[in-house]
Amino acid sequence: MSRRTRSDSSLQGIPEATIARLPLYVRALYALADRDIASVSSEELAAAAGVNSAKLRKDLSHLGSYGTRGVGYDVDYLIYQVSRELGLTQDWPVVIVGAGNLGRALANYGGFASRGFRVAALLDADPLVIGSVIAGHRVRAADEIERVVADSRVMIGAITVPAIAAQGICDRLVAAGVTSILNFAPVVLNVPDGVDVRKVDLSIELQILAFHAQRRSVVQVLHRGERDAGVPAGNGISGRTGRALALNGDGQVAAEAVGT
Amino acid sequence: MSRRTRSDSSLQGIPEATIARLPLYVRALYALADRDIASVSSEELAAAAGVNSAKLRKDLSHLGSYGTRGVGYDVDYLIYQVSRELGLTQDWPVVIVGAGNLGRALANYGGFASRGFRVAALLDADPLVIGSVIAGHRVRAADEIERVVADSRVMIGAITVPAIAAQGICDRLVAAGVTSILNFAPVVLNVPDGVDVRKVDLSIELQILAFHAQRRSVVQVLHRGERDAGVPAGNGISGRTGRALALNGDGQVAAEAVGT
DNA sequence: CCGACTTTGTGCAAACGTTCACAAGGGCGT
DNA sequence: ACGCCCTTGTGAACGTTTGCACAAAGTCGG
Repeated sequence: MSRRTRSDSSLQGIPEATIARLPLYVRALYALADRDIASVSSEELAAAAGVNSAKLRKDLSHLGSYGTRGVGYDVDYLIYQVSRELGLTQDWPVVIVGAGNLGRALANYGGFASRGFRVAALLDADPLVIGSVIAGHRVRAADEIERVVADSRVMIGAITVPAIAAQGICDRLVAAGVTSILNFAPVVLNVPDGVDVRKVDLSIELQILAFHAQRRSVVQVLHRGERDAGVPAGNGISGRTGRALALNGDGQVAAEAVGT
Repeated sequence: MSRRTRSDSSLQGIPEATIARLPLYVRALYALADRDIASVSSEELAAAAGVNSAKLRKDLSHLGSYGTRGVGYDVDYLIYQVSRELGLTQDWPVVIVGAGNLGRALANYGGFASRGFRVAALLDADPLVIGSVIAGHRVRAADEIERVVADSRVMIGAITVPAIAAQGICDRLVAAGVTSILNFAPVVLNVPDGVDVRKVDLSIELQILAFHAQRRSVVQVLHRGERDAGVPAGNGISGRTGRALALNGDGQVAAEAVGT
């Protein structure tokens, strides 16, 4: 036993999938707390977070035994425990590089300040933008990256610059000592070991949506086709899938023709 | 065999994980095409996309056999095949509800128009914003959701309104016939079966980063602690983890004291 | 104080995803 | 035409994640 007070499981090995869901639980818990709900069952909390209750219980069990059998979880207590596990009980200064639309959105983002994150500085390379005030922050020159990181003990950087500039900014952030990077630019960043990069990509999410939407159309059309004995209908669901049909009716052969 | 011209694998069952990576490959392929590279090996493409080459090959194998052994993949041909699979060869009108910072960022997003997505309309509820022009679109009233969806055959909606308003907008989009929703608001949306929701959450990504950053700090501090024979050092790495230490040195007991 | 009821925490099996390692297959030099 | 060499496509092993189903453990009414 010795000095291992921490719940054993938490130091080594909370599954990545679990970690990705913890923020969901924190948010759902805060919503409950706002409604003055003091206690919640795994079933209710799971519903509020949009997951399955067995998964929720298993996730929480990785942090420790914070529930009471027959009763549920104490909302405030669980908020504290999950927040602590995520590191939200401490203060995280973040530097945002790129004061374009996304950088501004981020600086103005409400969930930002409310969970321990604080905008240490908002930087940009454009002389026209430098000096203007956005979300209460005077935009500073991108040249000041190193100074800002050092002065404010920044450990997290958000990159919201155009794709072409992202790797350069990333290199400077890393050189200045930033070890966690949130990348909004649509490029794959190269970083040394020990630096953690997560990316948020609007375009990728849209493309995934498009895939499923297309698949729904195709399936509908195929069902219709089977019923109609194999002749692809010229007009699927109210005309929306016109081009999809042209491509998917015999995609393979069309592809061969185009590609080779 | 009959009428199953499509590559067998593609109609039912491309793994979700594969689909999530296809946009990455498309992007990397376009970057290669821009540099006039006509052919690429799985090793090179994997490096460009930031994945392992075996994974890339397996992913592509789900779409069909589009490579040439001993040579690699034809860049243009592969772009076409992957794009078609994702549904990017057709036109996707998107309605953006919420013309705040995020909505504007989205409307201005370059990767938006370039991959078959088109802003059908940009809506907002604020009378001060309605009528202004953003990214070439005159902002229209949020009341017009139904009309816009019907007139432009919109199948994808992006929700960039405050959390409190998101569910209402979502309901109206769904009622109007939208079946794919990209949600930027930090809430869990309730939708009927058959509607596909994806969420992008800046705050969640930050929290995951914070978790890993904290874990790095804690590990460092613990190593230091072991070396120093068990007494938690008052100051971990250059003072940055002051509060983390207070919490993690004996987190369990501190938690009990606070929580109950 | 006890027994019925509720809900947590978890062993287990199935589904899913990743990685290795190599056979199959195609180009290219001779 | 042949054989070498290179790279794809994939079977098989491994690891991770999910979900079921239930024992363990607590509350609460009588």
